Amino acid sequence: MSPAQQPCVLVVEDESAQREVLKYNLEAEGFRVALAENGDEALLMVSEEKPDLIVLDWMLPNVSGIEICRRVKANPETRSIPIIMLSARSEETDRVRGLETGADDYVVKPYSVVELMARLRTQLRRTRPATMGERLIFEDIVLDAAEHRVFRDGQPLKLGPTEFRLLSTLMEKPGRVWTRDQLLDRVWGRDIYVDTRTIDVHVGRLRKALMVHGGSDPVRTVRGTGYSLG
Amino acid sequence: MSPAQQPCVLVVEDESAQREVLKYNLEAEGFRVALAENGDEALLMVSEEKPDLIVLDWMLPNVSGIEICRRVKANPETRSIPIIMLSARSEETDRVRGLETGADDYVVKPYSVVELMARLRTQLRRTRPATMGERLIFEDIVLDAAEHRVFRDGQPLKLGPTEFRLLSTLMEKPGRVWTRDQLLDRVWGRDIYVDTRTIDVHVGRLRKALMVHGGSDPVRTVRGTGYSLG
DNA sequence: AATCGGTGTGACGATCGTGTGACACTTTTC
DNA sequence: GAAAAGTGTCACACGATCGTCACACCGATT
Repeated sequence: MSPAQQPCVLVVEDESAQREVLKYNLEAEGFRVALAENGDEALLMVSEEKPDLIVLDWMLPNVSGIEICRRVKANPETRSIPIIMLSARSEETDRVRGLETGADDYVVKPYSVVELMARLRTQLRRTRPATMGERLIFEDIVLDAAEHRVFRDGQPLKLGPTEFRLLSTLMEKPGRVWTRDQLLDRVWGRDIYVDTRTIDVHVGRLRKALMVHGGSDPVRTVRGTGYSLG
Repeated sequence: MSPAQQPCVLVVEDESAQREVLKYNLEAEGFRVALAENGDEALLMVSEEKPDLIVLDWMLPNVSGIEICRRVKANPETRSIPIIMLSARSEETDRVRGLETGADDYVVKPYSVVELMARLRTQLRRTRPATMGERLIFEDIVLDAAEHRVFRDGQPLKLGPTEFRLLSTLMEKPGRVWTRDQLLDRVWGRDIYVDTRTIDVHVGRLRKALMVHGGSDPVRTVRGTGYSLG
């Protein structure tokens, strides 16, 4: 979880408008964003995506924000993930309770986006001293997220949008095996229904694009499961 | 109306009510505002946001305002940023001490908003045209923000206001890909609703304007995402 | 009133990207 | 070995996206 190159922020918020605002701003700041709209989804995403930071709404249907916070902090594997609580309440008691359950910071709605980003960076800096690199590197492949560019051995490559997102996901955690379902989530989107075979085609296209100037195939097929880089 | 070249003011204040007041007034005056509520955040924001001016509260938890002032003025890279100190104390000794540490001006609380804004503008006028080089350069394109003019290969170009802001945004970070939403924010303004397709038209006009005297197209279309320079 | 520069919008054609099915091929299972 | 399951690759048709044009609108200027 630490060798990840691009910071991933999990936003847990039940109100869709709020979610979109956060997503937009976070992406504009160069973060990768995962969304969850209730407690169950949140816990699932935490174990699946291993985000670098969680922005957590206090009020949630079913499992409350506090409960999620407690569980994340109770699990040794996720304990170190910083949590920023969002709350409409400004009562001091709530703030204390929020921090008591293990939240690392506490922001009151309506919040200033600038302020939230600053606190977010502060938390990330605590756990991720490495530069928030928009640049992913695997062997001789360099992917610049901000510039939407990919080089191999110094030579620029031409990728379509989907191929770019696919490579971007694979490079995020080199060596990690991604199932087809996970790739569908990441590259295509949660609610899009597409045949999983489509992935194979795009992996093929990505491979071809990566090897136009020669070089070996960096994509590994894991039979029965999915794909990984290296 | 949030133009690209808006001056950015960093407000360092630990009391949230005061922060909001300043933020509100500064934004109403057309400034971009960054907030920090303690010394550490402040120093972080200074290096990250490179504000054009700092409004600094005297009393801060942990690192005091004076200390921040001293550090900003000690760093050659940030030395030229004007600092306006806010303080509840009116003692002459404090004023002297404040100015001694390098603050450019000193305002006593409770202050008049009008007065503060006036002093702020004075400071900005003093440093802006000189220091902050409002001259953006990309390859053979030169954009002079102060003169509101654009040259390519030494020849002056005729751009409309929107095209100018668009180019100005693109030149701010050459190579970076701007999504249409981001461009709408920077060039048109957060609350204005215009069709995203409108951007395409203006990009087209900008391209034509940039190529009237020949030369290649410096604007890169990133399909599915947006545009970038180079 | 008339003109003019600047702007937003709809329409249209052209291009690019994408999903799917079919088929060959490889690997596993029986 | 044969069957089954998983994967690589190809061509094609559909849809999304983009560049461009013409036109209407609006405010400023004369």
